[in-house]
This record gives sequence, structure tokens and C-alpha cells, in this order.
Amino acid sequence: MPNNTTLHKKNSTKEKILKVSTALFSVSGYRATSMRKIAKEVGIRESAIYNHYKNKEEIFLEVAKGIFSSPFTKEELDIKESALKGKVFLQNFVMQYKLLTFDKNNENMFRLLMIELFQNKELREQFMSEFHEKNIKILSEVFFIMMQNSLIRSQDPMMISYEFLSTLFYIRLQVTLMRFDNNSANLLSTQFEKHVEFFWESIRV
Amino acid sequence: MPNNTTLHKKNSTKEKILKVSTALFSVSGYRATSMRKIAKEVGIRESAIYNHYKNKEEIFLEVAKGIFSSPFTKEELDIKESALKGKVFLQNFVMQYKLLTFDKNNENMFRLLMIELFQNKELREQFMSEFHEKNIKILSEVFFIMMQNSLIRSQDPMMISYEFLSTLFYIRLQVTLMRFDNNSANLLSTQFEKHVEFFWESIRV
DNA sequence: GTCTATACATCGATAGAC
DNA sequence: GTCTATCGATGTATAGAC
Repeated sequence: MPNNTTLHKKNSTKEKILKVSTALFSVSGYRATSMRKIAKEVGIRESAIYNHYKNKEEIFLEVAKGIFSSPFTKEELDIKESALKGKVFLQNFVMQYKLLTFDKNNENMFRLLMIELFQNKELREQFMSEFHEKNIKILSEVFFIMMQNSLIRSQDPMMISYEFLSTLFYIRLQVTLMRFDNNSANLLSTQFEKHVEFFWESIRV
Repeated sequence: MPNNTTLHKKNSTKEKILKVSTALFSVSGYRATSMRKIAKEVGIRESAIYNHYKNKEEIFLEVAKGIFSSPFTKEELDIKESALKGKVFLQNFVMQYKLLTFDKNNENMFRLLMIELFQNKELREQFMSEFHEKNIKILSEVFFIMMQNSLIRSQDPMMISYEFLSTLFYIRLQVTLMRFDNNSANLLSTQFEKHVEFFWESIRV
């Protein structure tokens, strides 16, 4: 969904290549996804792909961009105001995280991230900065404000941000694993709410 | 280190293949590791490999075995006795986990696990049962006993086991990522201890 | 048990006609 | 922009001599 103009639903070949590649990469990873498979799925010959992308790596990097451009931190609202909500903020944050976890598009991206994390240095760096540090930074600020307003006990904001985020990540990984094999993730999905409850009880004054 | 007999330090070709393969697989994953590379590293021709292993898949499965056979839960001591130690048990558990995280051998295995987790169904199932559920089970038993002895507050043992374990996993992932790119993981390594402190304060009576 | 030689599939990528 | 044709590299695996 390009946000520049309104039209632009033109199913250009380039867009189709990107869409198909995203699906293939996220299921099989970089190496197992061949230009031939992409071409076949798109409905053109391999050589035609090179009219749109320089090479396979360029397609992958374009796909990889989408991993972190997703609305991970679209909640850039007013942090100060949000923080004053206390527990409600955490509940909202987790709900957002949960929605991403169960969103088909984001699920594919997360899977791709996991597959390529140890095979692509650029992706690792992006993971650290865009995924981890960005979230830790926002949470730290929020927790700091909560402490100032005596909503929670005084502790190292970064440390408790880490505690809060790490469990979310682990639940997400497990859910994605389960759903990949078409197993039900119902039981797991309640872990999100349980986590908020437990965590809030751990930090509140 | 085979534990059956004492000798057996014979650097047989088969063992060398396994060793080399483990290193290559854990860095590049299954597909990117070719029989040619393995052969070259071992110092023989590709065809000679087939005297020891049926095919590439067989080598990989042999390597994969090592992922979960490592001393992940070697602490099968007396659970009841351990649980009564309260916080000290958790500290020991985390220390074990930390040692594994920084052990070169286990680091490779963990990396391999992450790379292949979404590309090998068998590995996913093993991860769930051997890595996740096994740890959750042990921790749940321990926490249950702690509750019975009024060392910690009454809560769902599985839930708090999940909370405890998930952060350990996340720290481990981060440490492994950092060390893969030769970055220092010193700052991160203290997260293990911080986690125990925070967690214990959250559950103790 | 290791070698040479080879088979054969698939890979990413390019040249040039249309 | 897409096609056919083709390249060279790389992939797994086998046959048979030593």
C-alpha cells in the first residue's frame, strides 16, 4: 500500500515479483528460493525478471525492507500521555504485538527474519536496531515516566523493558512455529495477557 | 567426547566429517553447505564421503542430534531438594544456561537450530519437546514445590516458568547474534543475573 | 577407503531477436 | 518488456580403478 497517491493499484510485473518473492523467501529462505521459481510463479521467464531487478540479492533486500517497516512502532503517539495510563498502556502495547503476531503478512516476515537472521549480516543489524533497540527505547521512556509519577517501583528502566519485551518475543516465536505446522496456537495466545498481568504485578508500587 | 570407553581418540575420517560438517552447517545452514566444501575441509574428495554417510541429509541429521543431546537439562538431580534452595536454585539454573550460551560448541548448535528451525519440521518438533517443554516441565515442578513450602507466592507454575524461561532464551539469542559478528556481549551477559534478581523479587512471598 | 572420471540437475545471469 | 537460447558455476551422487 503506497501512501503517496491514491490510485496505483496497477499490478505491474515489478510489484508482482516482489509479492511472489516475499511469499517464497519467507517460506524457504534466500537460497532455497530460486529465480526460476519466482519467474514461474509470476508467470514470466527468468530473464524477464532482470528487467526489473538487478539480481536476486536486490529482490531479497527489497523484501527484507518490509520486515521492519511494518507497524512495529506505529504507536509513536504521545509517549508521555501514554505512559500515564500505566497498565493500560502495557495492555495496548501487547495487543498491538499480538495483532502483528497473528497477522498473516507479518507472520511471513517474522519467519523470514528468523530464517535469515544468522545468514545475513545486514538483517542482523537491522534486527538489533529496528526491532530490539527501538522497542527498548520506547519502553524505557515509558517506564521512566511511570516511575516519575509513582505508578511503578523505581528500577532500571532498560532492565525491565528487556524483561517485558523478551517474553513477548518468545511467545511470538512459539506461536509462529505452531502455526507454521498448522497446529493451534489458542493456548499460547492467552500467554500474552497472562504476561501483562504478571509483569504489571511485578513492577507496580 | 564419547563416554563409553577411554581410548577412541582415533581421528577417523567419519568423525572428522561430522566435526567439519557441524561447523559448516552452523554457520551457513543446510543448503549453503555443499558436499564439496565439506570434502575440501576434511581433505578428501566428495566421493569419499559417501563411504561414510549415505548422503548429505544423513550427515545433517547426525549433526542435528547433537543440538539437544547437549547438557541442556543435565541438572536432573533431586528436584525436590533443589527446589527448597529457592533463589539459589534459580541462580544455579541461570548459571548453567549462561555457560551453555557462551560455550563455543553449544553456540554453534544454537545457531544451527535457529537457521534450520523454520526449514526442518523434525527440528521444530524437537525444539518444542526437548528444549521448551522439557525446561518448562522441570521449572514447573520446582516452582510448585516452592509454593508448597511458601517460598514463593501461589501462582500458575507453568505461567511463571514461561516467564522465567522466555527471557533466558531472548538473552541467549542476542548474545549469540552479537558474538557471531565478533561484537562484545559483555553488557548483555549481566542480563542473566539481573533477570534472576528481578524475577525472584516478582515471585517471592 | 580413496581416488579419477563423469553424469546430470539446477543455479544465477547474459545476449540478442522480437 | 518479454522471449529463446545458452553460458559457466555449482549442486548431489555414482561407477569403477587402485
